Amino acid sequence: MTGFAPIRRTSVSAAVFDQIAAQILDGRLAVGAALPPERTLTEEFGVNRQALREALQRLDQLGLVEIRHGGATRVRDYRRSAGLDVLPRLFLGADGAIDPDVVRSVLEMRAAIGADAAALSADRMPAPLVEELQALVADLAEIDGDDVARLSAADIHFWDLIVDGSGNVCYRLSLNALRRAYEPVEPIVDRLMLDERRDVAGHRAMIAAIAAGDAAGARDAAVRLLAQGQAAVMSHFADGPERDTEGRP
Amino acid sequence: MTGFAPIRRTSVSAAVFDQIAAQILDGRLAVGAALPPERTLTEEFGVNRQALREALQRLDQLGLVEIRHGGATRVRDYRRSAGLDVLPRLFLGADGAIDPDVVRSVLEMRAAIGADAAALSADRMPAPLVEELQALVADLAEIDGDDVARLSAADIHFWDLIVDGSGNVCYRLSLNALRRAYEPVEPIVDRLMLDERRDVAGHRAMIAAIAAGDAAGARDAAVRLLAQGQAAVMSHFADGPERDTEGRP
DNA sequence: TTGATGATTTGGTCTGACCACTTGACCAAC
DNA sequence: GTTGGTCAAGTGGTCAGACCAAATCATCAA
Repeated sequence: MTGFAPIRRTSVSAAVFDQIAAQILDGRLAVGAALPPERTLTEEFGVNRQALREALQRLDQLGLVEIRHGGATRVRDYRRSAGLDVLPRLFLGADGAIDPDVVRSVLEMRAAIGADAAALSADRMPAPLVEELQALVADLAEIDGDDVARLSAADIHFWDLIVDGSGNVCYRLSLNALRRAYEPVEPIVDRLMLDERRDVAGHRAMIAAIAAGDAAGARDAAVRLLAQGQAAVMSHFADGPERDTEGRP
Repeated sequence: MTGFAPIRRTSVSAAVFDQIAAQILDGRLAVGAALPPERTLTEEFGVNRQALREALQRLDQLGLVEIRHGGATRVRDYRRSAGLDVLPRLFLGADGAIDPDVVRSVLEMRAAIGADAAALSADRMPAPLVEELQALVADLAEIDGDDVARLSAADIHFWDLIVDGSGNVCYRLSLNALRRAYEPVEPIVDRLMLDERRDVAGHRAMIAAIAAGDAAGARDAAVRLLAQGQAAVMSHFADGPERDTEGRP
């Protein structure tokens, strides 16, 4: 905790990608519109065609544009063609403010998947994972209630075990995507989630139900646990947009 | 309906992408392993470096490899780094058989998200969408029960409206990803889902609850509706792997 | 042991050329 | 008027070879 942050190296093609993606996601580039030819974009950005093409390939991979050999590259409707991977770029609107609707969406999905994963874990989680889970919560009780970093790490570990134990690869991949979506607002969220993460009793209840093979009980416990952070974060973002991503005031 | 299918043109970079992705997803390339240098891969594949790099960029975008300037390109643990976008490539294992675990996972997630989206729609869906939904189900009753294509189209439209009405962008994007996952097994699934899709009463019950603002009722109706296809598909894949992706036997 | 140095390896960018596909205008045959 | 053929222009796809920039590692000095 030195207060330093990793240097952000940004390659040329990544910079091009960012600019085009931003224009598509905030609507400056309309759906169906044709991008200028590659050779023209090359001049506009002042980059090489190879770097430009790498950016376009990534945009295509993400579902933001459609590249057609011989035809124009067109903007797709990301709401119909993109996957969860675009989420991190949806948090911040054109004005740099955090979009509360996106925050709410992420929290709702977190709750839905977390609850179902907990229920499935009650049926399927192998014994070794259950033991690891119990050990983890024993450690959780020892963590200083203000140690944001350790609580965050424990939380990540906890849900990794739950999702792995559910045996559902979709939930596993969704969790990855949702976590990457958090990143832009991580400092705020880590603070707001404190109460949920240090709720030892809530975690214990969930594990007990899972260990007992009680799917309904595990689901209820998960719902209660996840509702805490959801309420805390939503009450924070409901009032108005948020720009601060730094430490406490 | 002439029975013809579009010609599948495949670019060089896409072919390279497919080969590497397949090796990573079925474990032939171990997690953490370093890929050969680009110039070496260039020779192995017999392609140009630009084409190769475009493929690597897409793999990086997907979370399958990590590219580091100056260092080696390494295989990442897709179960921790990838999003739902890899799903279509997970259906088929190395031997070409469909993985029942992946099928089950997709169906479970479909049920979880579908149910929650229905519940949210009961609270949030704007009136025009509700009307469109009612009109859609009226049409559904007119469709020939054996018209697979029209029933499939109606089903897509139906859930598009539900998810749009839920106002949850995560669900919207997840639905896109899940649908793309279906594609490799679409012919089979379309047949197995017939009973669910032509269950007019089930659809009506769900819409009625949504129109009445009854979130719990909408959730229950959605659960019942989605359980039908889930049961049908799982009973088909539970017995053994499936290779046939063509028409009925 | 520690830290600095420099050669080597590897990914990143650039230039310019040519290939392959799509599009649209135009024309010929029916 | 419709159909199909032809051609030129526009656009994405691939190729070749060169050089730049970051990471790595062996080496050596303090």
